[in-house]
Amino acid sequence: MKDIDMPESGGESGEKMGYDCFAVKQITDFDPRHTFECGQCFRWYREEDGSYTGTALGKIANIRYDGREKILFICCRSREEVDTVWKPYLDIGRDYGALKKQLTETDPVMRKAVDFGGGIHILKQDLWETIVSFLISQNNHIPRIRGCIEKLAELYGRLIDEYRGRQWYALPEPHVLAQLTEEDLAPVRLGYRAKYLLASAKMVAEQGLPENDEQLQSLCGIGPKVAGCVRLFGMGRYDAFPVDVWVARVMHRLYGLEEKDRSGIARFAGEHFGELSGFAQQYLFYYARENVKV
DNA sequence: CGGCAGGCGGTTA
DNA sequence: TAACCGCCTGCC
Repeated sequence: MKDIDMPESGGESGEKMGYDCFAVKQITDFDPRHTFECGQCFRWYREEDGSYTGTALGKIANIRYDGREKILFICCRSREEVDTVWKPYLDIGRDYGALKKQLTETDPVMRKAVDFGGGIHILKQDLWETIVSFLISQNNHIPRIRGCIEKLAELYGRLIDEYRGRQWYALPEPHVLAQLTEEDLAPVRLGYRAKYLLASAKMVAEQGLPENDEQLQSLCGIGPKVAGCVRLFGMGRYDAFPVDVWVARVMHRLYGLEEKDRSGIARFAGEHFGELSGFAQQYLFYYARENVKV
């Protein structure tokens, strides 16, 4: 039985299942804004009511959180989809309160970062989607990354469904991309990344998905930073600490580390944050991004 | 116009 | 292995 029942308007003929909103109760330490805008994903869009609509894992949802009532509202196909897709994707099962306590107890810098972005959850994303997304993200701006990903999905991805007046497409599978040419990708405006994407898609189509850092970095266009993001967001490797310009900047300003020495920063993180490095990275990144003058 | 952005690959020493 | 440089593109 649904806790909340809000059938979408325009219920069609009834041959297809509609979208309903489902309540997930007793949720704390979560904020969709923090989670969807901390830089880990590119396909979620803020609505006027503060909810987020987006797609992942071949599904579509609208997600809203009522902090006063501690209720998470997920609009999607079914209650089963909430349980099997969205709760795992949103990492609902993890005790973020305990994790934040551990990170902040003896670290005033983390205290400030967590006070700012304490509603971040690290999404359990699809491995191939994270590879494509972060390969495209290199040396690029967020709005353009989002545009490239949407265009790529729209042109070569499978139509998932129509939801709230919009057609949503999945990112193309490796074997689909592997058959394309740079010319095919020209409308996506990937620039020099198109070559990287095609080469990596071919490699994955032939050899299967990478399973560790070495295999990741053997793909064309994937170096230490992108591999770190893929391990963290797509492989559940929470000890990863990808160092980009923002993280390097904040680690310099707040921990006094040498900004140019990215491997040194990563090493410090491993010693300082240990198995929680990935969570620390997200709190710090979001804090740095949203407070440019930290 | 040059500078630059959520890096990487390739070339040098 | 560290230091450079060029790179598509779009925005400032």
